[in-house]
Amino acid sequence: MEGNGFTDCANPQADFLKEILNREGFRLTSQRQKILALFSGDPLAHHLSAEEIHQRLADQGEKISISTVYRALHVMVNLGLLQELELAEDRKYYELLGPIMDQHHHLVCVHCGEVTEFEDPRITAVSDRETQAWGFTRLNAQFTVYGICPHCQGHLVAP
Amino acid sequence: MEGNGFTDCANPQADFLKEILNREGFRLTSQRQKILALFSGDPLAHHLSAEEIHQRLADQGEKISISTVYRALHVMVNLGLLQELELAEDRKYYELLGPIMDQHHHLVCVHCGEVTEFEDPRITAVSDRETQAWGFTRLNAQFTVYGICPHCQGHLVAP
DNA sequence: GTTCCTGCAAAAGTTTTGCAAAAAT
DNA sequence: ATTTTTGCAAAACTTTTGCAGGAAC
Repeated sequence: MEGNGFTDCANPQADFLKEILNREGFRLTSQRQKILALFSGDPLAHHLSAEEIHQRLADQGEKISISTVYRALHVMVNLGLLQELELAEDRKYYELLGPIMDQHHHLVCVHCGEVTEFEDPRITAVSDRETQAWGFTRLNAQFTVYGICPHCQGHLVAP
Repeated sequence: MEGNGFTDCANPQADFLKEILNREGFRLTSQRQKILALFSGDPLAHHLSAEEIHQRLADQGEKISISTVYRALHVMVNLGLLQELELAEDRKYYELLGPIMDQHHHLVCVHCGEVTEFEDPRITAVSDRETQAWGFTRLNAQFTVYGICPHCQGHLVAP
């Protein structure tokens, strides 16, 4: 395969990823970089499914097999770089998770699928309280509210 | 098929279910009764997947096809009798949802899968606030906290 | 009698896996 | 040089669907 110019050029994001991967015995590959770049590159790409990732990469000419996408997502979830979301549909979605990124939650329109993010310190307070009350070690929490967005309310007519 | 003795005997639970189903043009069948009875009968059966329902019914000699289980679950979710949960694994889980049952949330041990329920009025307060803030019609909300239960913490050893 | 429901088997959709070749350490 | 990773195709799994016979209204 011809050089992809990724692993050799000085790239702070790549160095960061490489360090995290190597620390746990994983390796930095161009595929893993490209997948992570999708999340950090496009502010509109907050929530992506495996298939969407595969499609977007294909659209920009990167031919990565779908199994590699799944395997990369698992690795990044285990490393704490991504979080797995169950937003509604059958498939799983992933989003960037970082020490930088505040914990946030989701408001989903069940009609058009639009996803809005929000934060509220009470959610963290409740998860802390419950995990402590039951003696759990807390890992993470997901809060998803389902409803119908203002735009879709206008389009729904009573039968 | 021989009589199953279900639809004919006076049965308050069946009458209740029949009324709810008929109101929307659905019919009371012995399969739907048996599935709902699983949830209300066994206090330990709070969270069941389609496959678990199918298996439990098979264990007690009731041969219901898996497609019927899925179709019945969809009907009951649409009628507001059951709620669909995304607890962690690949499959979906279902639990009784009633005007009686308070809104509650889940604390899941990612190691052994144990599910604990809890309530907190702050969760409802936050969902109300966010749906109103964004102009959404609120349908429902799911809050799931993941962690490691006290029992499993003792069994985990550092590698 | 009409309409809805069930069971079966087949299909669809997402996710996982075995294995040889390729890439990263 | 060693160990991990990729791509491919096939498999596994959950969930859905078409259709003919059966059950509920």
